[in-house]
Amino acid sequence: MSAAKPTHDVIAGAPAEAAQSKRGRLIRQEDEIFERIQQAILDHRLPPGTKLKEVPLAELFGVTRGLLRKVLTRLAHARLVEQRPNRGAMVASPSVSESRDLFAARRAIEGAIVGILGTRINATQIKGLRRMIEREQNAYAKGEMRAGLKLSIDFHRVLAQMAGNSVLSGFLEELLTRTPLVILAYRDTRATTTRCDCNDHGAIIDALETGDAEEAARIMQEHLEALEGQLNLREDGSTTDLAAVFGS
Amino acid sequence: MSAAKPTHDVIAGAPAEAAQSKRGRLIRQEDEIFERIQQAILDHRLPPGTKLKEVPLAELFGVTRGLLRKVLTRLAHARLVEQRPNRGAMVASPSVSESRDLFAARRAIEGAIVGILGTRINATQIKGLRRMIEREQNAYAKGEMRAGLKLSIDFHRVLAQMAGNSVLSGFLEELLTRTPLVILAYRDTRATTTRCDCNDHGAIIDALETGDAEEAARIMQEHLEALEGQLNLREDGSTTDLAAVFGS
DNA sequence: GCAAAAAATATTGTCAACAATTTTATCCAG
DNA sequence: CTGGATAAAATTGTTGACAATATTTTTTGC
Repeated sequence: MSAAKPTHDVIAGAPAEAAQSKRGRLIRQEDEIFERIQQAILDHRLPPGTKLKEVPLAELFGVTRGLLRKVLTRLAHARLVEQRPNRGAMVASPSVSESRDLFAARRAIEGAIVGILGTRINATQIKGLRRMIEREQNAYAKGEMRAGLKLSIDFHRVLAQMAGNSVLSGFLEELLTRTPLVILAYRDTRATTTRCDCNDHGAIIDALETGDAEEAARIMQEHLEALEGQLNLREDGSTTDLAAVFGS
Repeated sequence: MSAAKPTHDVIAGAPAEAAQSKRGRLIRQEDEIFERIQQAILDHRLPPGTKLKEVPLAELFGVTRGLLRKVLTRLAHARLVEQRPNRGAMVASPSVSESRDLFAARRAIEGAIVGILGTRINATQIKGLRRMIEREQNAYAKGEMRAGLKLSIDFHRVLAQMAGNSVLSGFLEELLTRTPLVILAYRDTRATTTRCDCNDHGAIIDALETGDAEEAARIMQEHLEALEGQLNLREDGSTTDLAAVFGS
């Protein structure tokens, strides 16, 4: 069974609670399923291309097919899932150009976020961010990759929230969730790890502390370029040269 | 009837074609309804707060309630519509802080777009943009406000497409559609018109033509600040001081 | 045995009836 | 009249049965 239905094992965690009141809690249930699938993607547990069948997933979460269907539609709108008519939903597989665009968009948005923060961040916030980086480094040092990854993403997310622009942080939230799909699809097989450089995070805070927003934005953009550089985004799948793949 | 069901008259245009093939065209039908409502918002025909009842709208478009419901959900995800449980959908009413964030996000994203364009725009594209500006000016000169407005939005949209970043242009698409809602909600009652300054558009192209991406981005940001400045975004509805409103 | 056709199965898409909730209208006491 | 309870209507939310399509398996002709 474990081998036959891998998707079931992958999207693990506590079972979705049955609705208590007859209505009203149900939208929370919908949100919970959405977030659990989203979290599975963030945790690199759901690779691109994974088929998401309605009946098995609905049974797994203990909801009707109609509700699950709604969740899939929402995930599709967030571009975490691709829905093709009559052929169901699968975890999105970003193309090379999409992936490049995604990183360029992150540079633009996170650059702006850091620029905003340069003028409004306070000592308490800086202290909190430093604590986060410390925990992140500890996690990686202890080999707890999943925890480190989560903290690393949280660093970017918290920066956005501190900037106080709900529109930009909403956009970034989407991009942060899509990033793992890009990494899984295009990670360089030779590289041991594909993740944020903690030192960059520290350097960004250093720049923010001195009030140098320009410098902080510059480091953030270089930081994202470094992450993108760890990937193999050279050629698109559609243009793969089969002759080259099989020698001669 | 016209007075009793204003929403029906507002979302006008050709009736939705009945599906020809049994399936497949149906998703196009869904898209068509989505776009018609979106267009109505872009044209300032659907003001914030307008109630969108499912049965009347479904009949208007000649589709089932279930299909229309799906469209409303999609519109809600694009933040053009607000859905509250058991209370239906209405055209979104952006708050003051949301509106400010929206403009700040536009400055960040369109600044980045123009920055990208500075390095890759060609003579043909510049020629096309100049033609657009000319038509825009003509429309406003002739008093054809709706046509001018459309061309003005198209200018920003086309710039984004020329930059060739699908993620950024997708985000901007959402922001462009939400902008009319902000304008309708917060336009200064004393102002005669609330719209883009065509001259700014021309100045942006001038800067792009000389290859000065920095300057073009600066003008774009000032351009958006000027548009935001035409609005009355001083206080939030939730903090409206009733005592001040009624004198003493 | 193999490829194409056909049947069987599995999966997604749609709809109409029903349930739950909110909104509006009615009624009645004070 | 007014305010509040009650009933009626309108509106949204859900579900399960069925239709349409895609996928897999079996059959058939060579």
